[in-house]
Amino acid sequence: MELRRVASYLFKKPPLYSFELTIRKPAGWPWLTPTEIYDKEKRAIWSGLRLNSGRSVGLKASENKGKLACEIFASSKLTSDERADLRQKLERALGVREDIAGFYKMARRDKVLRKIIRKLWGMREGYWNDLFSALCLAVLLQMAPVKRSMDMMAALLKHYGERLRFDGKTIVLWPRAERIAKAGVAELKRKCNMGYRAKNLKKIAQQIVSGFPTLEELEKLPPQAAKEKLMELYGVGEYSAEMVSVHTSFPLDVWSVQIFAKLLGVKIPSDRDPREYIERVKALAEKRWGKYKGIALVYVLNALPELGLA
DNA sequence: GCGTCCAGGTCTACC
DNA sequence: GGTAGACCTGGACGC
Repeated sequence: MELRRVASYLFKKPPLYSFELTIRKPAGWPWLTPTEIYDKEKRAIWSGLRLNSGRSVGLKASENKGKLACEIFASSKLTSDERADLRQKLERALGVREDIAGFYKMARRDKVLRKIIRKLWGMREGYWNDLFSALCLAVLLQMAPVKRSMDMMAALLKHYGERLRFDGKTIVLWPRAERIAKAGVAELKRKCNMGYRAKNLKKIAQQIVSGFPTLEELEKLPPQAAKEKLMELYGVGEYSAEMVSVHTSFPLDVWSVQIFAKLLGVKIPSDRDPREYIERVKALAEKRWGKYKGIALVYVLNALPELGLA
């Protein structure tokens, strides 16, 4: 069924804001779902969101004359609760309330960051909107080369994703937890080549379905409590919990710890496991970038060629 | 062609 | 509480 336009939101473009860099980051990771469609000429993106009510909506976001316009497509009119939820999710996804001025003030004095902020001028983090979607990505990134992670994601969306047709486009959202909770582990493994991750993702889905805080509820908890709550999910360790959390964090894996070790002057001998250095590198990042460490991580990982680390 | 290693983690058994 | 080993799969590499 083709969804129809049911609402629109207009946000004033804040100072120091790049729409394109926020929704299409140079490193290539998707904004909300891997299947979203971007039209560079029209400065518009077709994507989608899942509301806390359980309803999914199509989203066309575009930039025009100093405004950020969001058109919403759904099967029927939104309730007032859904409209309020949506406004919050759009603000979060577009990063319009992020403290970028404070970050730039600090970055101008930082030897590493000052090299890259000009290139990425106005890029915002743009947080997750849906917990299970973020967890799907986190699980599929575990212990696999990037190509394999991408293949697993494509298969998961193809077989279990939620298809939305609107405004002449079709996009696919990450699967609903309910759908994965009901799927068989063998079937998940076979269709998506997920290996041992199939069992983990199904268990996570079952835990979510049986009652788990939303991202908004996790945001209200202290950062450490939110992280511990996420780590109650089977197959979610420290790295995945930090990656998914909406609190400022600095998730390092075996790949990124090597990048930040180089930038922060930590030598990792070739005969040592880089994972052993994660805590040390995290502590250095905390000391150096403090409350801006999360956005610093996003900037660095989107500027590896400029830093000579690609 | 075949065997081995290991990758953008996490859990569990064992000490 | 600390840590080695197992977990899926497939590409890279050595032989």
